[in-house]
Amino acid sequence: MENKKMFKDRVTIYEVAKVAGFSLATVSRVINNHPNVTEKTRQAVNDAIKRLGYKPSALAQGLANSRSTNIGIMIPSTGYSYVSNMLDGMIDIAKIYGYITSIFITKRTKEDAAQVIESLIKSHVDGAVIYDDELGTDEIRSIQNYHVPLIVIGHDMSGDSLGSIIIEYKDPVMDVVKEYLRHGKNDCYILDIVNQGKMVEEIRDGLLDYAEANNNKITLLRYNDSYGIVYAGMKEFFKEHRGGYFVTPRDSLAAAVVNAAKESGLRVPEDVQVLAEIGSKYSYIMRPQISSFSIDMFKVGSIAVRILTKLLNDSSSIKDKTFKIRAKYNKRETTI
Amino acid sequence: MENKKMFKDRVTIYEVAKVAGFSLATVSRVINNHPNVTEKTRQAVNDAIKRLGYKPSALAQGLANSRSTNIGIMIPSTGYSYVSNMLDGMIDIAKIYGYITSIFITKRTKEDAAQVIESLIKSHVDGAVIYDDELGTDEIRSIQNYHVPLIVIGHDMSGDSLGSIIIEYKDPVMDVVKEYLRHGKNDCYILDIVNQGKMVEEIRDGLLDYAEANNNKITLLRYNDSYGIVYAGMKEFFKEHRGGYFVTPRDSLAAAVVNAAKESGLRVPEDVQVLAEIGSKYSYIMRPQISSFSIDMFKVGSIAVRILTKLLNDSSSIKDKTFKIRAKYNKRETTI
DNA sequence: CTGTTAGCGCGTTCAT
DNA sequence: ATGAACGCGCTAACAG
Repeated sequence: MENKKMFKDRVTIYEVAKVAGFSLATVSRVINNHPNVTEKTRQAVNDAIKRLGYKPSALAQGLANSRSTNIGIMIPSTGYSYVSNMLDGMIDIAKIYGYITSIFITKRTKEDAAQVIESLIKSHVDGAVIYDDELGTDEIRSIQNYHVPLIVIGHDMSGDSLGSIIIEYKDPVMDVVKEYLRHGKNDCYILDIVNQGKMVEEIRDGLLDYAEANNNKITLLRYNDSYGIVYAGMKEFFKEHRGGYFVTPRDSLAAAVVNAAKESGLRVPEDVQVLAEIGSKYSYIMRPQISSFSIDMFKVGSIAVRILTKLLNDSSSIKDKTFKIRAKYNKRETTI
Repeated sequence: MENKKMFKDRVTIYEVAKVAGFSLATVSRVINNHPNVTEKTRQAVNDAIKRLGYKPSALAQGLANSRSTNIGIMIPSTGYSYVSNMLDGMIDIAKIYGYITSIFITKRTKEDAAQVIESLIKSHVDGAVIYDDELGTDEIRSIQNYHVPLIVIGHDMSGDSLGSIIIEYKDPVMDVVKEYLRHGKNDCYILDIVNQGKMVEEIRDGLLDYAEANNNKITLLRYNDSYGIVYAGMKEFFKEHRGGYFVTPRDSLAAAVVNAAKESGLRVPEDVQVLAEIGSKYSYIMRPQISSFSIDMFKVGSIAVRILTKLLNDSSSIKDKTFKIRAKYNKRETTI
């Protein structure tokens, strides 16, 4: 009948004070390692704390000093390994600096973005890092209205308490493809996978523009984002077309092309060449190994959070709130 | 000089009340959709809220109702896709139920575990789900002392506000290996990778026991957890040994064995057979495709959170706080 | 239907 | 060195 208050039993600073025989102010002092506390009383208080199993409430602490020691992380919901690598890097560093990380997943719709931002603000994070291809700069600015220091990954933005990490992917990829195209080739195919985000789309558009300007022909192959679908589609494709130069967003999709090609009696890379924009473990585990680009996303994540913590503390002494990192090309066995 | 208070400008419920011309109690009512508010005043208040861009502070709300609408997620730091799949599942469902998710990463040491539990408690989460092979039941009980409802994944525990998800992996794997062993085979090798967690170790020990009891011989091959290391090691291994039945923890490691075997002039599965305990995308992308076991970890994650939210609300009307899920065997091309 | 008031748990002056 | 009192932003009785 009275099971409503049954859980109301968090040990508070008051009880510690009572047990220790001091006022809560003193307890607060020892918790926060303030000076002006006798070693003796410090002992007594620590004793009581241990005995009661007292843990200060981050909620109350946060309310009292307007700092939640919480940072928000906004990322899209995708099982891609590069995203989770980045996430790992962020959480790792955040932990080192004493921050809890709250994750905010964004679907790829505007309505959802608004809702996520809403809960980001409400959650009272001290700062946030955003990796979301789909988010517009206006949305990001809107977060800034609430004075939440931000690190944006992938957008080239800057501002008062706004840092950014720029990932140079487009140029390296385009360079390699252009090199192929330059000999007047017309058998270049881009796997135009739905919902891969702005970065991949920009590469596609850049390549298309280049081809038009240089009288090359590039064909788009539209598929949903699934190994199985691409694999089946390419098997079909290779019944008609017996070669080509294929550019795919990620290497697992490149693997689909490679497998389909080989099982259609084609040789890789002699007949069909395959280039993956975003490489991961698949690239070197597959046979033949896949030529691809890569970036240490764990590092990107950790740098993002490191800059953010600087913004949160000595926001003045920051040399550079912007960091650039360039994709590295790993030529392997699927291209000549 | 006065840049200390520069950020003290969060719009509060007081200002909304003032602007709207009502008391803060009324504002609170419309925020929480309480009845007993004239449609007219509700409009006025909502107006003010919109105009000021007011977002209630989850911190203050949490403090006031002793509910943070935050759930903690404890997972080990590994880039394994099955962990991040599970994480995705958890975050997804949490979001649907209106919970923010705070991630707590555990290294594989006891000291770290204590520290993580510490910050879990401090962070004032309403509940938590734990997936950590390394954590002992005593540690988990210690969390319960703070009345934090818990879902444990992988341990078979139960208690007042403690649910669990049991992953049946050991038996299915052992069944398959035993089937191989039964014909008196003595060329079975287990890749004994460091730090794979209790589950994998239990399978190893179970197999070892079985072999001893049945006069089979099983050889342990100890490697660090890296595709490259295992690949190199197996290349060396196959110079001496020209066959065998290999059991690996994960399929990317199985791929290492397969690659090494084939590049040593051995046939898979005729000469060397490979079985991966934990399968992922690699299993069907690789050629030959890898025989492995799998579990829908996204589902595991979502079920975990779903049960947790039930625990948090109508903790009485719960049919079952335990859920079992069994690994499925996918026989593919690396075993006969 | 709306306003007043007392906490939620803790940090922080300001006295002592 | 220590304590009293107020404030952080909001919710929940209790009045009116």
